[in-house]
Amino acid sequence: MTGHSSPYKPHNHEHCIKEALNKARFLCTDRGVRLTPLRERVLELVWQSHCPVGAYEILTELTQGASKPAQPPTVYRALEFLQEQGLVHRIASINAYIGCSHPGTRHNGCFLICTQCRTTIEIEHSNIDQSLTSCANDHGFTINETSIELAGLCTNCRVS
Amino acid sequence: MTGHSSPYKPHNHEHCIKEALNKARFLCTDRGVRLTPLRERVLELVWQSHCPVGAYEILTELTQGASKPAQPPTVYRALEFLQEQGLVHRIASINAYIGCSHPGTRHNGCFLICTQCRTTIEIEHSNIDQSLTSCANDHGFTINETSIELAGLCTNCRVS
DNA sequence: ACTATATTGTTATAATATAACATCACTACT
DNA sequence: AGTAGTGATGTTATATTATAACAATATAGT
Repeated sequence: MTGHSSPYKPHNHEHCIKEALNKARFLCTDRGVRLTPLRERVLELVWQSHCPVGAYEILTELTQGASKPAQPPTVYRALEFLQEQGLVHRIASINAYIGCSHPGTRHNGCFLICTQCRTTIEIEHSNIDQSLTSCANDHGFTINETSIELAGLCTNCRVS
Repeated sequence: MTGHSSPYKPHNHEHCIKEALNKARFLCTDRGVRLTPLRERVLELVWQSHCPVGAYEILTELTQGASKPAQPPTVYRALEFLQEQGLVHRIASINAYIGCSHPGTRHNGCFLICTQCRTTIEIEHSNIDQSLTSCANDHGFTINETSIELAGLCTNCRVS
């Protein structure tokens, strides 16, 4: 029941969050790593929307309702874990983090970032990957990690 | 006389620098923008090698031999100008800057960043661009800027 | 020469991220 | 159950990257 509705259309976002958390729990159990309450909470906060969020935004939200303010390492460590598990991606061009929309396989993603509404989607890119690998090979280069971030206007924000 | 020898092979790097500066002077004159001594100096420092350099490295080098230490805005403003003119690219994934290897046309580049020796080359990517544009179009997305950064091992550093 | 604009200098601070060590919690072993 | 070892989190401090805001200077066009 993976109802992948488009982030660009109105949808029951609670469902996105729940699905992301469920997948995360399953994957972590499967891998024998610990999705602690803190890590799960951070993942939930990352999934609050389909827009990348900054580490310090997460920090602020984490602090809401807590007796003491959370500290940066708390968030960064959780994000590091989530990235290692392929549950969250970092968007380097805007120093922000976004939930992975198809976790389960380790990958780096290719992101379409709307500069107006900030909605960001992760797209499949087998042919992009092929082009990249082939170009890299032409230069004797072996790719380990990719950062592919495309900024522009999403289908809602571009004036037709 | 554009002798584009590979950054991976031994080469007369002074020539790279000179060529970059000459092209920059030409382009700026042509466009009626001012490549001031400061901006030229920063461009020269960026071109010290084929590795991306951090803004604060440039700052340090700029300070060498100066009576007073240069300040961050000095460097960032010069870099901003150089980026606007397509003479320098920012590598977001490592917060660093590199000279554009084929200035003259505005573009965003596609970078192969060696994680071992840090040598970074900018590759042509018409087919990558095509793949990206096509993928983006499938989602109704209009690309304005791209950030394509591939980390891995260059031909010299990969063990064969 | 005079004015408008662009550039650079200067001071301060914002925003992002990590180092280092202390404490706590869980796991596995006996 | 007790305990050592590891992993996770708390805490304090600081590093790194980048920009805001305003002052001073230089340049170009009239």
